[in-house]
Amino acid sequence: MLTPKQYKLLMFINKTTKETGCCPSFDEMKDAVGLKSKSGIYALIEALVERNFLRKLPHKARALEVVRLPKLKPSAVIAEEKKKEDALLNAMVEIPLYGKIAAGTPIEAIANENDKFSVPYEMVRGGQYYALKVEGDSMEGIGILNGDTVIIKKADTAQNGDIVVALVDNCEATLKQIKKEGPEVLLIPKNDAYEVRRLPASRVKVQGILSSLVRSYH
Amino acid sequence: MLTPKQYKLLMFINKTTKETGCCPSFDEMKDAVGLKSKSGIYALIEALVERNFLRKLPHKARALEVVRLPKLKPSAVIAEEKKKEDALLNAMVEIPLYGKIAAGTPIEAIANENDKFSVPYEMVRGGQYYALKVEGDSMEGIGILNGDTVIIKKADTAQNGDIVVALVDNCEATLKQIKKEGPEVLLIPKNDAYEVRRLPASRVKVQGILSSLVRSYH
DNA sequence: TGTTTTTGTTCTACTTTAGTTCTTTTTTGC
DNA sequence: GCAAAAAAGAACTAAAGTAGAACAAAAACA
Repeated sequence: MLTPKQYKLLMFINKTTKETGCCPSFDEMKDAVGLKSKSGIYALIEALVERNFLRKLPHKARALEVVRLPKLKPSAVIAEEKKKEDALLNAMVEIPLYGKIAAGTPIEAIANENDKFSVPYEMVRGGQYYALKVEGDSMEGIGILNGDTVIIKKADTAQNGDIVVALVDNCEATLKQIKKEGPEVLLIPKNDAYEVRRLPASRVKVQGILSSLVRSYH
Repeated sequence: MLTPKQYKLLMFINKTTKETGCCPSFDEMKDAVGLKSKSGIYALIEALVERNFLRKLPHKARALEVVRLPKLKPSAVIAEEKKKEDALLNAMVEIPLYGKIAAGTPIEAIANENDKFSVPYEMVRGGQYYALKVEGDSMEGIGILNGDTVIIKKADTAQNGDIVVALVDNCEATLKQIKKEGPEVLLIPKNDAYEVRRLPASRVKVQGILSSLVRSYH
Protein backbone atom coordinates (compact mmCIF):
# COMPACT_ATOMS: atom_id res chain seq x y z
CA MET A 1 0.00 0.00 0.00
CA LEU A 2 2.41 2.63 1.21
CA THR A 3 6.14 2.57 0.88
CA PRO A 4 8.08 2.52 4.15
CA LYS A 5 9.14 6.12 3.67
CA GLN A 6 5.62 7.27 2.95
CA TYR A 7 4.36 5.43 6.00
CA LYS A 8 7.02 6.85 8.23
CA LEU A 9 6.34 10.38 7.03
CA LEU A 10 2.59 10.05 7.42
CA MET A 11 2.98 8.79 10.95
CA PHE A 12 5.36 11.61 11.76
CA ILE A 13 2.96 14.25 10.47
CA ASN A 14 0.12 12.66 12.39
CA LYS A 15 2.14 12.38 15.57
CA THR A 16 3.49 15.91 15.60
CA THR A 17 0.22 17.59 14.74
CA LYS A 18 -1.46 15.67 17.52
CA GLU A 19 1.29 16.39 20.00
CA THR A 20 2.14 19.98 19.23
CA GLY A 21 -1.08 21.13 17.61
CA CYS A 22 0.68 22.40 14.55
CA CYS A 23 1.85 20.98 11.31
CA PRO A 24 5.56 20.34 10.77
CA SER A 25 7.45 22.12 8.02
CA PHE A 26 9.20 20.30 5.18
CA ASP A 27 12.54 20.84 6.86
CA GLU A 28 11.36 19.33 10.10
CA MET A 29 9.96 16.41 8.16
CA LYS A 30 13.15 15.77 6.27
CA ASP A 31 15.05 15.57 9.54
CA ALA A 32 12.48 13.25 11.06
CA VAL A 33 12.46 10.88 8.12
CA GLY A 34 16.20 11.05 7.61
CA LEU A 35 16.47 12.85 4.31
CA LYS A 36 18.92 15.59 3.55
CA SER A 37 16.82 17.48 1.06
CA LYS A 38 13.22 18.59 1.26
CA SER A 39 12.58 17.86 -2.39
CA GLY A 40 12.18 14.25 -1.36
CA ILE A 41 9.56 15.26 1.18
CA TYR A 42 7.71 17.08 -1.56
CA ALA A 43 7.52 13.91 -3.64
CA LEU A 44 6.39 11.82 -0.67
CA ILE A 45 3.66 14.30 0.18
CA GLU A 46 2.43 14.41 -3.39
CA ALA A 47 2.17 10.62 -3.28
CA LEU A 48 0.31 10.68 0.03
CA VAL A 49 -2.11 13.32 -1.27
CA GLU A 50 -2.71 11.31 -4.42
CA ARG A 51 -3.50 8.24 -2.35
CA ASN A 52 -5.85 10.30 -0.21
CA PHE A 53 -4.01 9.98 3.08
CA LEU A 54 -3.23 13.68 3.21
CA ARG A 55 -4.95 16.83 2.13
CA LYS A 56 -3.16 20.09 1.62
CA LEU A 57 -4.73 23.51 1.72
CA PRO A 58 -3.50 25.13 -1.48
CA HIS A 59 -1.17 28.12 -1.25
CA LYS A 60 -0.62 27.74 2.45
CA ALA A 61 2.40 26.82 4.49
CA ARG A 62 2.24 24.26 7.28
CA ALA A 63 -1.24 23.36 6.15
CA LEU A 64 -1.47 19.60 5.85
CA GLU A 65 -4.28 17.54 7.19
CA VAL A 66 -4.21 13.82 7.78
CA VAL A 67 -7.26 12.34 6.07
CA ARG A 68 -6.85 8.76 7.25
CA LEU A 69 -4.25 6.33 8.46
CA PRO A 70 -3.43 3.04 6.75
CA LYS A 71 -4.75 -0.07 8.41
CA LEU A 72 -1.65 -2.01 7.43
CA LYS A 73 1.94 -1.25 8.14
CA PRO A 74 4.38 -1.93 5.34
CA SER A 75 6.21 -5.13 6.17
CA ALA A 76 9.52 -3.33 6.09
CA VAL A 77 8.32 -1.10 8.91
CA ILE A 78 7.11 -4.08 10.90
CA ALA A 79 10.49 -5.73 10.49
CA GLU A 80 12.26 -2.59 11.61
CA GLU A 81 10.12 -2.28 14.71
CA LYS A 82 10.66 -5.90 15.56
CA LYS A 83 14.37 -5.44 15.29
CA LYS A 84 14.24 -2.45 17.58
CA GLU A 85 12.15 -4.27 20.12
CA ASP A 86 14.47 -7.24 20.00
CA ALA A 87 17.38 -4.96 20.57
CA LEU A 88 15.61 -3.55 23.59
CA LEU A 89 14.66 -6.92 24.99
CA ASN A 90 17.93 -8.59 24.28
CA ALA A 91 20.19 -5.75 25.04
CA MET A 92 19.41 -4.52 28.46
CA VAL A 93 17.82 -5.97 31.51
CA GLU A 94 17.25 -4.35 34.84
CA ILE A 95 17.89 -6.44 37.90
CA PRO A 96 17.32 -5.42 41.48
CA LEU A 97 20.28 -3.86 43.24
CA TYR A 98 19.85 -5.17 46.73
CA GLY A 99 22.40 -3.06 48.49
CA LYS A 100 25.68 -3.75 50.14
CA ILE A 101 26.74 -7.20 51.04
CA ALA A 102 28.44 -8.01 54.33
CA ALA A 103 26.12 -5.54 55.93
CA GLY A 104 24.98 -7.99 58.53
CA THR A 105 21.43 -8.47 57.39
CA PRO A 106 19.75 -11.02 55.12
CA ILE A 107 19.64 -9.85 51.57
CA GLU A 108 15.88 -9.81 51.28
CA ALA A 109 15.74 -7.40 54.16
CA ILE A 110 17.81 -4.76 52.40
CA ALA A 111 16.01 -5.07 49.11
CA ASN A 112 14.94 -1.72 47.77
CA GLU A 113 12.59 -1.93 44.84
CA ASN A 114 13.76 1.39 43.51
CA ASP A 115 17.36 0.47 43.05
CA LYS A 116 18.04 -1.18 39.74
CA PHE A 117 21.17 -2.13 37.92
CA SER A 118 21.29 -2.48 34.15
CA VAL A 119 23.27 -5.29 32.61
CA PRO A 120 23.57 -6.81 29.18
CA TYR A 121 20.98 -9.48 28.64
CA GLU A 122 23.66 -12.06 27.91
CA MET A 123 24.90 -11.68 31.46
CA VAL A 124 21.62 -12.75 32.98
CA ARG A 125 20.24 -15.27 30.56
CA GLY A 126 18.28 -18.12 32.11
CA GLY A 127 17.72 -17.57 35.76
CA GLN A 128 16.91 -14.95 38.31
CA TYR A 129 19.59 -12.47 39.12
CA TYR A 130 20.26 -9.59 41.44
CA ALA A 131 23.11 -7.19 41.99
CA LEU A 132 25.06 -6.31 45.10
CA LYS A 133 27.59 -3.68 45.91
CA VAL A 134 30.65 -5.21 47.46
CA GLU A 135 31.76 -3.75 50.77
CA GLY A 136 35.09 -4.68 52.22
CA ASP A 137 38.19 -6.36 50.93
CA SER A 138 37.69 -9.95 51.98
CA MET A 139 37.73 -11.17 48.37
CA GLU A 140 40.50 -8.96 47.10
CA GLY A 141 42.67 -11.96 46.36
CA ILE A 142 40.55 -12.92 43.39
CA GLY A 143 40.00 -9.43 42.10
CA ILE A 144 36.73 -8.58 43.84
CA LEU A 145 37.28 -5.16 45.29
CA ASN A 146 35.49 -2.83 47.64
CA GLY A 147 32.91 -0.92 45.62
CA ASP A 148 32.56 -3.44 42.81
CA THR A 149 29.10 -4.52 41.76
CA VAL A 150 28.60 -8.26 41.59
CA ILE A 151 25.80 -9.93 39.71
CA ILE A 152 24.45 -12.93 41.52
CA LYS A 153 22.37 -15.74 40.13
CA LYS A 154 19.74 -16.87 42.55
CA ALA A 155 20.39 -20.40 43.74
CA ASP A 156 20.09 -22.35 46.95
CA THR A 157 22.79 -24.88 46.22
CA ALA A 158 26.31 -24.49 44.94
CA GLN A 159 29.26 -26.52 43.80
CA ASN A 160 32.42 -26.78 45.81
CA GLY A 161 34.60 -23.84 44.91
CA ASP A 162 31.83 -21.52 43.78
CA ILE A 163 31.78 -17.98 45.00
CA VAL A 164 28.44 -17.60 46.71
CA VAL A 165 26.31 -15.24 48.69
CA ALA A 166 25.96 -17.10 51.93
CA LEU A 167 23.52 -16.29 54.69
CA VAL A 168 24.79 -17.32 58.11
CA ASP A 169 22.35 -17.90 60.95
CA ASN A 170 19.66 -16.20 58.92
CA CYS A 171 21.11 -12.84 59.68
CA GLU A 172 24.46 -12.19 58.07
CA ALA A 173 24.99 -12.20 54.32
CA THR A 174 28.46 -12.48 52.92
CA LEU A 175 30.26 -13.18 49.66
CA LYS A 176 32.70 -16.06 49.99
CA GLN A 177 34.00 -19.16 48.31
CA ILE A 178 32.17 -22.22 49.56
CA LYS A 179 33.47 -25.66 50.28
CA LYS A 180 31.56 -28.55 51.82
CA GLU A 181 33.32 -30.84 54.18
CA GLY A 182 31.08 -33.57 55.44
CA PRO A 183 28.53 -32.03 57.76
CA GLU A 184 30.35 -28.75 57.75
CA VAL A 185 30.72 -25.86 55.36
CA LEU A 186 33.79 -23.71 54.85
CA LEU A 187 33.38 -20.04 53.94
CA ILE A 188 36.67 -19.02 52.44
CA PRO A 189 37.68 -15.39 52.11
CA LYS A 190 40.30 -14.55 49.51
CA ASN A 191 42.45 -12.32 51.60
CA ASP A 192 45.05 -13.52 54.05
CA ALA A 193 43.91 -10.98 56.59
CA TYR A 194 40.66 -12.89 57.00
CA GLU A 195 40.10 -16.32 58.38
CA VAL A 196 38.20 -19.22 56.96
CA ARG A 197 34.97 -19.85 58.81
CA ARG A 198 33.92 -23.42 59.44
CA LEU A 199 30.24 -23.79 60.21
CA PRO A 200 27.74 -26.61 60.44
CA ALA A 201 25.84 -26.83 57.16
CA SER A 202 22.59 -26.08 58.94
CA ARG A 203 23.70 -22.58 59.79
CA VAL A 204 24.61 -21.63 56.23
CA LYS A 205 22.14 -20.93 53.46
CA VAL A 206 23.26 -20.26 49.89
CA GLN A 207 21.42 -17.30 48.40
CA GLY A 208 23.11 -17.11 45.04
CA ILE A 209 26.19 -17.76 42.97
CA LEU A 210 28.54 -15.13 41.65
CA SER A 211 27.90 -14.74 37.97
CA SER A 212 29.68 -11.59 36.90
CA LEU A 213 31.29 -8.44 38.10
CA VAL A 214 31.17 -4.84 36.98
CA ARG A 215 33.53 -2.15 38.13
CA SER A 216 33.58 1.56 37.31
CA TYR A 217 36.70 3.65 37.56
CA HIS A 218 36.66 7.37 38.47
CA MET B 1 -2.77 22.32 9.94
CA LEU B 2 -1.74 25.32 12.06
CA THR B 3 1.48 27.24 12.20
CA PRO B 4 3.14 27.62 15.60
CA LYS B 5 2.09 31.25 15.91
CA GLN B 6 -1.46 30.48 14.95
CA TYR B 7 -1.58 27.72 17.51
CA LYS B 8 -0.17 29.91 20.23
CA LEU B 9 -2.67 32.65 19.54
CA LEU B 10 -5.60 30.28 19.35
CA MET B 11 -4.69 28.77 22.69
CA PHE B 12 -4.35 32.22 24.22
CA ILE B 13 -7.76 33.31 22.95
CA ASN B 14 -9.32 30.11 24.17
CA LYS B 15 -7.72 30.34 27.57
CA THR B 16 -8.54 33.97 28.29
CA THR B 17 -12.10 33.86 27.08
CA LYS B 18 -12.69 30.86 29.30
CA GLU B 19 -10.99 32.46 32.26
CA THR B 20 -12.23 36.02 32.03
CA GLY B 21 -15.43 35.47 30.12
CA CYS B 22 -14.57 37.99 27.48
CA CYS B 23 -12.44 37.99 24.45
CA PRO B 24 -9.02 39.68 24.54
CA SER B 25 -8.37 42.74 22.41
CA PHE B 26 -5.80 42.77 19.61
CA ASP B 27 -3.40 44.72 21.78
CA GLU B 28 -3.65 42.20 24.59
CA MET B 29 -3.08 39.46 22.07
CA LYS B 30 -0.03 41.07 20.57
CA ASP B 31 1.51 41.35 24.02
CA ALA B 32 0.64 37.75 24.83
CA VAL B 33 2.11 36.40 21.62
CA GLY B 34 5.10 38.71 21.66
CA LEU B 35 4.46 41.02 18.75
CA LYS B 36 4.93 44.76 18.65
CA SER B 37 2.18 45.52 16.18
CA LYS B 38 -1.38 44.30 16.06
CA SER B 39 -1.39 44.03 12.30
CA GLY B 40 0.25 40.67 12.75
CA ILE B 41 -2.56 39.59 15.04
CA TYR B 42 -5.05 40.59 12.39
CA ALA B 43 -3.35 38.34 9.86
CA LEU B 44 -3.18 35.43 12.29
CA ILE B 45 -6.85 35.77 13.10
CA GLU B 46 -7.79 35.87 9.43
CA ALA B 47 -5.88 32.64 8.98
CA LEU B 48 -7.59 31.02 11.94
CA VAL B 49 -10.98 32.08 10.65
CA GLU B 50 -10.17 30.72 7.22
CA ARG B 51 -9.15 27.39 8.73
CA ASN B 52 -12.38 27.37 10.71
CA PHE B 53 -10.89 27.46 14.18
CA LEU B 54 -12.31 30.90 14.93
CA ARG B 55 -15.41 32.80 14.02
CA LYS B 56 -15.72 36.52 14.30
CA LEU B 57 -18.97 38.35 14.77
CA PRO B 58 -18.90 41.12 12.19
CA HIS B 59 -18.87 44.77 13.29
CA LYS B 60 -18.17 43.97 16.88
CA ALA B 61 -15.15 44.49 19.06
CA ARG B 62 -13.79 41.72 21.28
CA ALA B 63 -16.13 39.33 19.56
CA LEU B 64 -14.22 36.21 18.62
CA GLU B 65 -15.51 32.74 19.13
CA VAL B 66 -13.42 29.60 19.22
CA VAL B 67 -15.05 27.13 16.88
CA ARG B 68 -12.80 24.15 17.59
CA LEU B 69 -9.38 23.24 18.87
CA PRO B 70 -6.90 20.98 17.13
CA LYS B 71 -7.30 17.45 18.40
CA LEU B 72 -4.33 16.59 20.50
CA LYS B 73 -3.29 13.42 22.13
CA PRO B 74 -3.89 13.39 25.86
CA SER B 75 -0.68 14.40 27.58
CA ALA B 76 -0.73 11.16 29.55
CA VAL B 77 -0.39 9.24 26.31
CA ILE B 78 2.48 11.43 25.21
CA ALA B 79 4.25 10.91 28.53
CA GLU B 80 3.83 7.17 28.19
CA GLU B 81 5.38 7.19 24.74
CA LYS B 82 8.24 9.34 25.90
CA LYS B 83 8.96 6.88 28.66
CA LYS B 84 9.26 4.09 26.15
CA GLU B 85 11.67 6.11 24.09
CA ASP B 86 13.76 6.85 27.14
CA ALA B 87 14.03 3.15 27.80
CA LEU B 88 15.51 2.78 24.35
CA LEU B 89 17.94 5.59 24.92
CA ASN B 90 19.07 4.17 28.22
CA ALA B 91 19.54 0.81 26.72
CA MET B 92 22.62 -0.86 25.49
CA VAL B 93 25.25 0.49 23.26
CA GLU B 94 27.63 -1.57 21.23
CA ILE B 95 31.27 -0.63 21.30
CA PRO B 96 34.04 -2.25 19.30
CA LEU B 97 35.82 -5.12 21.00
CA TYR B 98 39.32 -4.63 19.73
CA GLY B 99 40.83 -7.88 20.89
CA LYS B 100 43.33 -8.82 23.50
CA ILE B 101 45.62 -6.32 25.05
CA ALA B 102 49.28 -7.06 25.70
CA ALA B 103 49.26 -8.90 22.43
CA GLY B 104 52.17 -6.94 21.08
CA THR B 105 50.43 -5.01 18.33
CA PRO B 106 48.88 -1.58 18.17
CA ILE B 107 45.23 -1.60 19.00
CA GLU B 108 44.09 -0.26 15.68
CA ALA B 109 45.80 -3.14 13.97
CA ILE B 110 43.76 -5.74 15.77
CA ALA B 111 40.46 -3.98 15.36
CA ASN B 112 37.85 -6.29 13.98
CA GLU B 113 34.67 -4.58 12.92
CA ASN B 114 32.63 -7.67 13.66
CA ASP B 115 33.48 -7.97 17.30
CA LYS B 116 31.24 -5.89 19.48
CA PHE B 117 30.69 -5.66 23.19
CA SER B 118 27.41 -4.46 24.65
CA VAL B 119 27.42 -2.22 27.67
CA PRO B 120 24.76 -0.14 29.40
CA TYR B 121 24.61 3.30 27.89
CA GLU B 122 25.45 4.93 31.22
CA MET B 123 28.86 3.31 31.10
CA VAL B 124 29.88 5.03 27.90
CA ARG B 125 28.24 8.41 28.06
CA GLY B 126 30.24 11.26 26.59
CA GLY B 127 33.25 10.04 24.72
CA GLN B 128 34.43 7.30 22.46
CA TYR B 129 34.95 3.92 24.00
CA TYR B 130 36.22 0.51 23.09
CA ALA B 131 36.56 -2.78 24.86
CA LEU B 132 39.57 -5.03 25.32
CA LYS B 133 40.01 -8.50 26.69
CA VAL B 134 42.75 -8.56 29.29
CA GLU B 135 45.47 -11.11 28.78
CA GLY B 136 47.97 -11.81 31.49
CA ASP B 137 48.16 -11.08 35.17
CA SER B 138 50.25 -7.96 35.28
CA MET B 139 47.45 -5.92 36.85
CA GLU B 140 46.22 -8.56 39.24
CA GLY B 141 47.16 -6.42 42.21
CA ILE B 142 44.29 -4.06 41.59
CA GLY B 143 41.79 -6.68 40.65
CA ILE B 144 42.20 -6.75 36.89
CA LEU B 145 42.45 -10.39 36.01
CA ASN B 146 43.29 -12.47 32.99
CA GLY B 147 40.14 -12.76 30.86
CA ASP B 148 38.41 -9.65 32.18
CA THR B 149 36.94 -7.22 29.70
CA VAL B 150 37.96 -3.63 30.24
CA ILE B 151 36.14 -0.67 28.77
CA ILE B 152 38.49 2.05 27.67
CA LYS B 153 37.69 5.66 26.99
CA LYS B 154 39.64 6.97 24.04
CA ALA B 155 42.13 9.62 25.07
CA ASP B 156 45.64 10.62 24.16
CA THR B 157 46.57 12.16 27.46
CA ALA B 158 46.19 10.93 30.99
CA GLN B 159 46.70 12.03 34.58
CA ASN B 160 49.40 10.61 36.75
CA GLY B 161 48.06 7.46 38.34
CA ASP B 162 45.49 6.65 35.67
CA ILE B 163 45.32 3.15 34.34
CA VAL B 164 45.87 3.55 30.63
CA VAL B 165 46.25 1.65 27.42
CA ALA B 166 49.78 2.59 26.41
CA LEU B 167 51.32 1.98 23.04
CA VAL B 168 55.08 1.55 23.27
CA ASP B 169 57.23 2.16 20.19
CA ASN B 170 54.12 2.12 18.06
CA CYS B 171 53.96 -1.60 18.28
CA GLU B 172 53.15 -2.93 21.71
CA ALA B 173 49.91 -2.09 23.51
CA THR B 174 49.64 -2.69 27.21
CA LEU B 175 47.39 -1.83 30.16
CA LYS B 176 49.34 -0.19 32.95
CA GLN B 177 49.30 2.57 35.47
CA ILE B 178 51.03 5.63 34.11
CA LYS B 179 53.28 8.11 35.88
CA LYS B 180 55.21 10.94 34.29
CA GLU B 181 58.60 11.74 35.65
CA GLY B 182 60.16 14.63 33.80
CA PRO B 183 61.05 13.51 30.32
CA GLU B 184 60.30 9.93 31.17
CA VAL B 185 57.21 7.86 31.66
CA LEU B 186 56.74 5.01 34.06
CA LEU B 187 54.51 2.11 33.14
CA ILE B 188 53.64 0.47 36.41
CA PRO B 189 52.27 -3.06 36.53
CA LYS B 190 50.31 -4.04 39.61
CA ASN B 191 51.95 -7.35 40.25
CA ASP B 192 55.24 -7.84 42.08
CA ALA B 193 56.32 -10.39 39.52
CA TYR B 194 56.56 -7.65 36.91
CA GLU B 195 58.88 -4.71 36.77
CA VAL B 196 58.15 -1.08 36.26
CA ARG B 197 59.20 0.09 32.81
CA ARG B 198 60.81 3.48 32.52
CA LEU B 199 60.71 4.88 29.00
CA PRO B 200 61.32 8.23 27.34
CA ALA B 201 57.99 9.94 26.86
CA SER B 202 58.49 9.94 23.11
CA ARG B 203 58.22 6.18 22.96
CA VAL B 204 54.90 5.98 24.80
CA LYS B 205 51.54 6.95 23.39
CA VAL B 206 48.37 6.90 25.48
CA GLN B 207 45.49 5.27 23.61
CA GLY B 208 42.82 5.37 26.27
CA ILE B 209 41.98 5.43 29.94
CA LEU B 210 40.42 2.58 31.88
CA SER B 211 36.78 3.40 32.47
CA SER B 212 35.17 0.20 33.68
CA LEU B 213 35.59 -3.51 33.94
CA VAL B 214 33.31 -6.47 33.34
CA ARG B 215 34.04 -10.01 34.39
CA SER B 216 32.05 -13.17 33.79
CA TYR B 217 32.37 -16.22 35.98
CA HIS B 218 31.91 -19.76 34.67
C1' DT C 1 -25.96 64.04 21.62
C1' DG C 2 -21.24 64.62 20.61
C1' DT C 3 -16.67 63.56 22.25
C1' DT C 4 -13.13 60.59 23.80
C1' DT C 5 -11.13 56.30 24.14
C1' DT C 6 -10.60 51.85 22.84
C1' DT C 7 -10.52 48.60 19.36
C1' DG C 8 -10.24 46.75 14.70
C1' DT C 9 -8.83 47.25 9.70
C1' DT C 10 -5.85 48.35 5.97
C1' DC C 11 -1.59 49.52 3.78
C1' DT C 12 3.34 49.48 2.92
C1' DA C 13 7.82 47.73 3.40
C1' DC C 14 10.73 44.30 4.73
C1' DT C 15 12.73 39.75 6.83
C1' DT C 16 12.33 35.14 7.61
C1' DT C 17 10.52 30.80 6.80
C1' DA C 18 8.37 27.50 3.81
C1' DG C 19 7.15 25.22 -0.57
C1' DT C 20 8.12 24.19 -5.57
C1' DT C 21 10.74 23.01 -9.49
C1' DC C 22 14.45 21.57 -11.72
C1' DT C 23 19.14 19.30 -12.52
C1' DT C 24 22.60 16.26 -10.89
C1' DT C 25 24.11 12.48 -8.14
C1' DT C 26 23.54 8.27 -5.72
C1' DT C 27 21.07 3.91 -4.75
C1' DT C 28 18.68 0.13 -5.92
C1' DG C 29 16.86 -3.85 -8.33
C1' DC C 30 17.28 -6.75 -12.04
C1' DG D 1 26.49 -3.34 -15.68
C1' DC D 2 22.43 -0.95 -16.81
C1' DA D 3 18.03 1.30 -16.26
C1' DA D 4 14.86 3.06 -13.04
C1' DA D 5 13.97 5.04 -8.81
C1' DA D 6 15.28 7.72 -4.92
C1' DA D 7 17.74 11.34 -2.93
C1' DA D 8 20.60 15.57 -2.77
C1' DG D 9 21.23 20.17 -4.04
C1' DA D 10 20.57 24.67 -5.78
C1' DA D 11 17.63 28.24 -7.35
C1' DC D 12 13.48 30.16 -7.21
C1' DT D 13 8.63 31.54 -5.76
C1' DA D 14 5.38 31.99 -2.28
C1' DA D 15 3.66 32.46 2.25
C1' DA D 16 4.24 33.76 7.06
C1' DG D 17 5.80 36.83 10.34
C1' DT D 18 7.18 41.66 11.79
C1' DA D 19 6.68 46.56 12.33
C1' DG D 20 4.74 51.14 12.00
C1' DA D 21 1.47 54.27 10.88
C1' DA D 22 -2.83 56.02 9.42
C1' DC D 23 -7.40 55.58 9.77
C1' DA D 24 -12.27 53.71 10.54
C1' DA D 25 -15.48 51.72 13.52
C1' DA D 26 -17.29 50.42 18.18
C1' DA D 27 -17.74 51.26 22.96
C1' DA D 28 -17.66 54.29 26.82
C1' DC D 29 -18.80 58.50 28.92
C1' DA D 30 -20.60 62.72 30.26
